[in-house]
This record gives sequence, C-alpha cells and structure tokens, in this order.
Amino acid sequence: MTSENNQHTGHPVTMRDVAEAAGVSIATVSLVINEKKNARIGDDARKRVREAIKELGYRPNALAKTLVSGSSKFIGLVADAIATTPFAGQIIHGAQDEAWRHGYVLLVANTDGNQDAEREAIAMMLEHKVRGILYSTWFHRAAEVPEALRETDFVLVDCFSPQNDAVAVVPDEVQGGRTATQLLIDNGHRRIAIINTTTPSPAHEGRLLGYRQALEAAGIAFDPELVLDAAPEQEGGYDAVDALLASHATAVFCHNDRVAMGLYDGLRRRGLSIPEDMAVVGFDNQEVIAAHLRPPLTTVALPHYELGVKGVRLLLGLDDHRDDELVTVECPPVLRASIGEREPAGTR
Amino acid sequence: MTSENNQHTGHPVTMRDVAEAAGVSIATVSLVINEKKNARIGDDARKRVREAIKELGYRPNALAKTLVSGSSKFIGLVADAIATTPFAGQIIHGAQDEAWRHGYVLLVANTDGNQDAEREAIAMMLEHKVRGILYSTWFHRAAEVPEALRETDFVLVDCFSPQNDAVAVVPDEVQGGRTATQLLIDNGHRRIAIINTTTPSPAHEGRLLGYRQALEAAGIAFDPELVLDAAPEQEGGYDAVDALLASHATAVFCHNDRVAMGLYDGLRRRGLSIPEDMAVVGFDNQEVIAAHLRPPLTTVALPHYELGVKGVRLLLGLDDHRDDELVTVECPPVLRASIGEREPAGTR
DNA sequence: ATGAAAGCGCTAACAC
DNA sequence: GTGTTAGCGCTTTCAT
Repeated sequence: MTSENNQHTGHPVTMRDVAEAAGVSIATVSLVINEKKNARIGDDARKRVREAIKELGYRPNALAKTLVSGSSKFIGLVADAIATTPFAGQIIHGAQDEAWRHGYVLLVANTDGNQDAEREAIAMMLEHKVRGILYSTWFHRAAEVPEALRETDFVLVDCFSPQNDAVAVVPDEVQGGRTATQLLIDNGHRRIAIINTTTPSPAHEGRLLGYRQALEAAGIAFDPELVLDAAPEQEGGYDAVDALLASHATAVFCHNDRVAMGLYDGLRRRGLSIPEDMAVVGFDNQEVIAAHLRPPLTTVALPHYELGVKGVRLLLGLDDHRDDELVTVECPPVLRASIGEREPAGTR
Repeated sequence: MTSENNQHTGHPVTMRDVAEAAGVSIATVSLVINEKKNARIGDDARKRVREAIKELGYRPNALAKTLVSGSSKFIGLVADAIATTPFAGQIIHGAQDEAWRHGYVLLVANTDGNQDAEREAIAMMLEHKVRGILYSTWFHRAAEVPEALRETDFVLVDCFSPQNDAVAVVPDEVQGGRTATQLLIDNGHRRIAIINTTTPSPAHEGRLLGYRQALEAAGIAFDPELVLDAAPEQEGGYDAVDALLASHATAVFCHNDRVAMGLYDGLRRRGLSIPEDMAVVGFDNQEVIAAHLRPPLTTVALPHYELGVKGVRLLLGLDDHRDDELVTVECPPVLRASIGEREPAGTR
C-alpha cells in the first residue's frame, strides 16, 4: 500500500498530494516536515499531515529543496585511483562519514589520473552545485590544481599544490619517520638502517628526515651507510637483504609494509629470524600484509581515514587552519611483534 | 576574469544572465546549450550565446534541470564496507566508469553494515531522486533486501536475496573453482588438494563444486581426504601445511590468496619449494599479495570491477537478464608462476 | 528564427 | 494557526 503511490510506480507523490490528502495547504505541510520552530501548527493538522505522509509514502524532493535554498548538500570527491589500493577507499570512507555527520552526501568520481576525466568530473560537480570539492590522490604527492576547482571551495587531500596556494591536508611523514625510528631506538637498537624508496617524494624525504631527527635526539650519529634504497615493493625488500646484512644493522625501518614483506622473505631464506636477528618496522599499516606476516609487523599507519575526515572539516570551515601551511595529520604507530619484547601485546 | 562572476564569488550566473548578455531570450539560450535538433537558431545568435557563456563562466544548474525533467542523473551505491579491502573500491570503480559512460554520477554511501546507516543512506538517495540504487557487499553473500530499496529500481551487487526476488549480479564461483582446478590438471597434476574455508558461503560451496566438476571432467576420482579446511587468511594457510603434506597432494587450490601466502610461508619453512614440490593456485587476485609472492602466485580473479559495471548496466536496462536467476560474472584465471612450466610467461 | 509563459517541487514572506 | 503567492533555474510548448 505504502509503496503503491510513490515515485517508482506511477505518479510521484508531491507535497501537494500530501496537502490535499491532509486537507491543508502545501505551506503547512512544508512547515511540519521541516519542524519549523516558530510556526505553530495545530496538533490535529500536524497529525493529519504526518499520517498522509505515511499513507502516501511521500519522500521530500531534495533537489527542489536545493533549488530554492540555493545551496546543495553535496560534497564532491575526485580521486585519481579509487581501486588501486585500499588507501583511496579509506579516504572516501573518512570523507563520507564526516560529510554524513553534517548532512552532506558524497559525490564520487574516479579519474584514473586522466586529465579529461578530471575536467569532466569537476564540471559535473560544479553543475550539481556541490558545496565544495575534495581533490585527492592515492599517495602523498604534489599535484597541479585543476583550474576549474577554483570555481568553488576545495581542499586537497593527500596532495598539495606546488605553488602552495591551496588548502591541503597530508600525512605527517616526518613525524611518521621519527616515530618508526623511535620504536627501534626504544628497543635498544643503535645501529638502525633505513630502506628508503629510489625516487624523490614527500614520503622519501619526510621519512628520512624523521629518521635522522630521531637518531639525533637519541644521540646516535647518522651513518650514510645505513641508508639503503630499494623499489618500494616486495621485490625491493627482498633484494635489499644483502646490503642490509653488510651494513651490520640490528634493526631496519622499511619504507613500507610491502618492502618489509620482501625483507622477511629474504631474511628467512638466510635462516635469520625476526626480531631476534633483525628488528623491523614498516610503514603504511597495510592490513592484509602487516597484520598477517610472521611475526606480525610493527608499523606506522598512514592516516587515510583521518585525511578524508579532515578534508571535509576544512572544506566546511569546521576546523581552522593557517593559510600558508599544509595541514598535517599524525601517522600513529601500530605495535605488533617485529621489533622485540618492548612491544605491548596485540595492538592494532 | 572568467571566474570572477561565477557561483563561488558573488552572485551565481544563471541562464538569465547569459540571455541578457547575449541579447536573446532565455529560451534561446536553453536551446543552444542543449543543441536541440529542430530548433533552428540564427548563427549569430548562437555565437553570441556561446560567447556570453564563456565570458560569464556560466555553468548550467543540473539540479534545476533535473527538477523540470523529472529524472535525475544520479545512481546511488550503498556499500557495507568501502575501505576494508580493495574489493569494494573496485566495485565502485567499475560502477562509476559505466555510470559515467551513460551520463550518470555515483552517489556513494558507506554503511559499515549498520542498519540505521543503511536506512538513512537509502532514504537520502531516494530523496535525491536517484535513477536507481546499487546495493553491494564486499564479499559474496546472501543479503536481506532493505524494504526502502523497493521504492526505486535497484540491483544487488556481489550479493543476492535469499528469497530470490531481486536482480543480482555475483561472481561465478563454480566456474572459478573449475578454472583454478583445471589449471592444475593441465599441468599434469592428479592429486590435487583444496584448502577451503571453514564457514559456509557461496564461495565455499561454489568453489568446491567447481573443483569437483573439474576433477570429474578429467576422470579423476574425488577424494575427501584432499579437502582441507582453514581460516581464510594467512594463518589458516600456514597451519594447513601439515595436513596438506600428509595428504600427499602434489598441488593445491587455496580458497584465497591470503591462504596461499600463509601456505608459501609454511612450505618454505619445511624447505619445500613452489612449484617444484607443490603447485599452488590462489583465488581473488589480490594484487598486493599475489603479484609479489615468490614465486608470483597464479590465481583466479574475483571480477569486482566487472560486477560494478554489470550492476549499472542491469540497473539502466542496458543488458537483459532472466528474472528468476542470478546474473553471473566470470572469474578469469591470472597466470603467474606458482604452478609450473605450462604457464605462459608473465600475465597481468 | 526567437520570445513569452507555464510549471517542475519546494520554501519563505506575508496575508488573513 | 493556516493559506496565498512569488520565485529558485531551467525546459518546453505555443505564439509570433
């Protein structure tokens, strides 16, 4: 019955229908629906309206509402790679949760890094009069801001404008590197290697800087011999084993969990065990890997979910920020079992 | 200049503004924008309108358009877990691409499996007059269809209604199981084990059935001793090694790539190598893992992207389907290096 | 070939 | 307390 007269089957139910059914004017219906404070409606009228709504299966038309009020409840999210990793998913998730909390809905578009797709996506969002746009990338990097973005409010998520002329929120790579290294230092290690990526990037530079800061704070001299490079995936970690062993490090900070996974493999083939022969800490906290290696990998998490949340908050003006600097989100440690005894048992 | 007069700064530019600037009526503007066939507009008028649009930085208001036309260009996608795995991301990606192709935009909502969130999400979509809704889950399973869904067109993606009263598209688990097993058979194996999950599910039953079908087709007797159970993750695979070895299998079909990863580990600790001592094939094609194990894992892919695409196509009525059966999408093999020589070099 | 005007579903003054 | 009415930005007859 209820679903007999809705927009799916037959004629869509409008406010006018409800008004007629309830024997009141459409203004009255609007008032009770929006529960306007100072508009006092008779109890019986209110009741009749409520019943009519239920009876007819009426759903307000959000689009019409938007038209008159002038501002929509959409937030656009354009991503360069929704599916490549779980990372983009987490950004979406965070953005969606926070948007939701404030009555907004996410309009999502994937661009695959394609310029045309990007232009189209942004145009479409603009035409839908979004409240603003989140422009996100799946790994932390500099990104040219598409011109059209400037037609509305926007914030960059997990990327930043090289000209530093846009609000952006990114992970705190330096602090992350510091944290990872500190974990190792706290466990008594002094000879700590770092396996970094081969290409420059905020992660590359930031984490290395953090590593150096942590060493310095602990009074450990920086030794360039302990800085290794490797392709940022399993193969790179595997291949780095020889160099790592040659460096006589007792602990290693890997650029990411995938590298750590490859390293585990290489170490094991040489009959070495973790953390006894080598303490290792990763980065990213890529669940599928880190949580299930033997032993489970202690790592530092990339806060993608929080990046999404923060992006929305900045967009809506809920959080303040200084115009001239990047907003930064902390990379928290995730303690598991790859660096030794000082680890609390089972932390996520 | 262009961006001086748009909706961001100051008064939004409307069709009326364009009309005035071009010295024509708003109807004319509408006509040139929509490139109406039979409405013949003077070349100069057309040109003036085009220029005015550019000059003012005019963007059509998609919402107003929707209001009058009655049907929106939104497709809703409600997912139970956007971020848990890359899987949901792929569904979104596929859906988004296909929707885009037909001029539709994705409205995404995450529910975390929470009933209230789900209700709210659907309500919001209904209020935005979506063309229809894709209801998706991150792993293949039966799912109760929320009542509100029936107020609009919808299709279930990666899940299905237990009452079989809804259009649904799911992966072909049986064919997937057959394919995986066949890969092993083709490589000369006769004693093939299967490590299945411990809990019932379409994947559990389907893949086992496929396994049996492949054996039967090859004239290999089914041996219950070769059916092992394990938790569907690395730990399960690792722990299954003893039983696997005891079964004297020469090859094994793992329920998923994570199980295979654990198995690799366990096998290696016993000094066994892949594929020489044991051929293994996985399932899911979880990139981070499968492509980077040593040796790279041959597996069968779960077609999440295609599921998303197909969902949109069914929703829009682009593809036909029989009302009384699930629409099924093929799980293609992904050949790498874990089952032996007969594998073509480096696929995907 | 182009303009006037009605109306999509709704909100918000402003009457009564 | 409740109804009337004027738009919100746009499409679409129907005139001209």
